[in-house]
Amino acid sequence: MITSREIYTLLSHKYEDCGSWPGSTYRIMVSAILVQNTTWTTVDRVLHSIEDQITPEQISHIDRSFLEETIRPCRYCRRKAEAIYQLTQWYASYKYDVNLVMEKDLETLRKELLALWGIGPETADDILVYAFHKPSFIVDAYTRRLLQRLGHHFANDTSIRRFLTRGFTEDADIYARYHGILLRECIDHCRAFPQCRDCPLRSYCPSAERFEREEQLFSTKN
DNA sequence: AGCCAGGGTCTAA
DNA sequence: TTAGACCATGGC
Repeated sequence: MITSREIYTLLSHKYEDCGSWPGSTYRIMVSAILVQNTTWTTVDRVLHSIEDQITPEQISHIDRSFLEETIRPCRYCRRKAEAIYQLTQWYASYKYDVNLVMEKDLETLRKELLALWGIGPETADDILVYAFHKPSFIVDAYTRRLLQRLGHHFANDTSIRRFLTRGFTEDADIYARYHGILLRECIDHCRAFPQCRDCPLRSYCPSAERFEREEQLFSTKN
């Protein structure tokens, strides 16, 4: 069975420039909400249309229905607008100061973020890692799918996190990069994964029959 | 045309 | 505690 180290090394060699999330701290926070179950191109287009208004000061005073209409293409506009307001209020309790947030420990921050309505585990971890450089490993649908395709089975995301972080030091930049290359690999190759010629993980994939069985297993339980 | 995006919340059992 | 409905849009 391939180890996490091997996965990282093989993919890291292929993708040099993954693991960064451009934009201001606050823009990253807002994007993390907007991208829920949505494509990145849509999020980018929407944010670009209100580029100069993406500051916590402006968003907290912006008209709610205007915000909803603006982010409508990102789906779930009412929910996401509410989540953005909540997150902005939370940030206000730190005076919109990145350093004040970063002074706090990871577990405390994660609990605070999860307590906000509309922010779940993945969004919280996105924000922790990419906005505040806290080492909280992100597990998303792509991560689960990739491991599934490699023939690994886990009961829950905590187990996945344990497996992937084994052998790594707790480092936000490494976690960000690891998540970035997994994402990239999945977007580029996931659909044709076992057959893909230039996939570095190709030799670790289970046989075609086994793959199809697991693919069905995965789709039935989402 | 129909499928599906980097989720999260709420409810029923 | 968990499965499943629901939210709710546009690109391909």
